[in-house]
Amino acid sequence: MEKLAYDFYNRADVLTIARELLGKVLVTQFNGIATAGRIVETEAYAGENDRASHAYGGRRTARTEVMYGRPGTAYVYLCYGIHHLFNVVTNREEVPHAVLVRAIAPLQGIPDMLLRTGRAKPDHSLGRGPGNVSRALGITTRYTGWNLASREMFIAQDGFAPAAAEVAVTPRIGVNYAGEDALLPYRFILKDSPYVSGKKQVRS
DNA sequence: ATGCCGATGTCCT
DNA sequence: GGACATCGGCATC
Repeated sequence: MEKLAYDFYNRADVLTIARELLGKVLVTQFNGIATAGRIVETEAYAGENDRASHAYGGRRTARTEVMYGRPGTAYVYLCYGIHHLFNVVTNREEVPHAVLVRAIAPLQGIPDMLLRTGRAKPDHSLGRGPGNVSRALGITTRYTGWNLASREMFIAQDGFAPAAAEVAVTPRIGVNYAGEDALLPYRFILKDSPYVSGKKQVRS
C-alpha cells in the first residue's frame, strides 16, 4: 500500500478530497496493534465560510488550532464529551478545511476492533458512525495534530477506486444548527456499503 | 421501526 | 447554563 502524499491533502477543494478519500484505507498501528479499514463515508467541512465547521468565522481555539496547520494532519476532537471524532486537515496552512471520516469497512485487525468496541462478533455497526470509527481504530484526542504519513497512523491507497456510479452525495448528518449550510451536499458515501451511517439499515 | 435518554469535554453566552 | 460534526439501550408502536 502506498501512503497518500502531502500533495493529496494540500489542495484547495475540500469536496474533491472528501470524494477521493472514499475507498482509501485508514491504518493505525498503536502499541504494535495494527488495525485498518476502508473509508466508505466522509463529510467535508469548508472552514471559515461553513457554518457547520468548528472554524466558522475564523474561530481559533486550542482545540481547533490544528485545522489551521499542516495539511495531512489529524484533527481529533471530543464530541458530546464521549466520542473521539477523526478528521483529516486539508488545504494550505491557515485555511482550516477538514474532512470527517464517518464510516469504515473493517479490513485488518478485526479481533482487536472487537476488543476495543466491546463486541462479541463483527457486524455492520463495527465501523459505522464517526464515534465507532475511532473506537475501532483506537484513535483518541491524544493523536490530534499527528502527521497522517507517520508509521502509527496513516491513510493509504491500495488500488481500489470506486466508480462514479457507486458514490452518492447527500447533506451532512447532525448539523441542523448550521442553517442553510446544513443543506449543502458535502457528505460522500459508497452507496452499497452496509457500513455507511444513517437511518435505515436492515440487514445484519 | 421509531423515539427518548444519559453520558459529559469544550466552547460560547 | 446550554449547545454540540454521537451512540447504544430500552420503551413503545
